[in-house]
Amino acid sequence: MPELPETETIARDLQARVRGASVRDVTVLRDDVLRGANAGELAEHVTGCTIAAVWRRAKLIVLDLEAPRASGSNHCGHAITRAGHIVVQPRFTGSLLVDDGTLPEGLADYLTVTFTLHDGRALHYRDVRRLGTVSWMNPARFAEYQRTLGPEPLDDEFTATTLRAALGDSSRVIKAALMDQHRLAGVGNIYATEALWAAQIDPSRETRSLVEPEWVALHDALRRILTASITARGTSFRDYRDASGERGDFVRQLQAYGREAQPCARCGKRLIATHAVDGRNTVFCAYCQR
DNA sequence: AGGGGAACCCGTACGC
DNA sequence: TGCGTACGGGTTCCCC
Repeated sequence: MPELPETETIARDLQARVRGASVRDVTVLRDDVLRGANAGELAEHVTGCTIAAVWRRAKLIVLDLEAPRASGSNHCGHAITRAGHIVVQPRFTGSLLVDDGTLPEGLADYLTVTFTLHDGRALHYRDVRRLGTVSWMNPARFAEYQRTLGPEPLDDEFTATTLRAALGDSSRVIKAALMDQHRLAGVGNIYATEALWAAQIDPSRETRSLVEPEWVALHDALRRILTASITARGTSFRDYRDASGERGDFVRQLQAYGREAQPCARCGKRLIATHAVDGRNTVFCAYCQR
């Protein structure tokens, strides 16, 4: 389940490996993952374009595409450049894989969209359950979409005050507010669970009940955990794979997520799993998270 | 406006 | 064993 650290890992890999490449061909095997363009329109938009950059926003992988040369001019004589973004949302089982002939076996099935590059390599979007999406957005649409997303927790300007401003007035439980992409970008079930454990905050607390030291602790926990997970190349709990098909290592540093019934590393009491907090699987220590 | 619930999709787990 | 069914999980969209 790619959240911020996993998506960041994929985006950095792709930036290193396919930036500057151009798209020779697009093959759509499963068109139900497409948004914003059908198969023909997608091919029309991206064929011949250069991948100018690959980066992350929230849990999205964004490919900036540019036409290398003006493909025409409008009535004022200005060059018309095709430009836009492929925005990939892997959700649970989606992965973006660079295929240069060394891709691990077993990742060749469940391919949905393949971008063949000018040098013969391929960029695949693979998705077993196909709940993930591949969107085409023109610059205006992408800007509009970005405005609906909350702040990035690893930005330099993201302080405890920013966090409180983003979430603080909500009447929902704190765990649900943390995972609301419109309020805060990039945090899902794994990192919300981990940050609340680290900050010793009960996931079922009403968001607006948090006091200043708790906002500071939660902010510090979020940044520390997200950063450490990026260093470990993310958490591979079930399906997540990076752009080379490899797993991430952060699963070994998880303190709460996936550790139900095991002892709390802080107080030794048994960690509890429940669906009662926000309808999602939540693991926490009922003894030392208050 | 903010929040709840259904829909999307299919491998996996479980019951008969 | 084989079949049928319930479930999960993030986001979007609809509705209250």
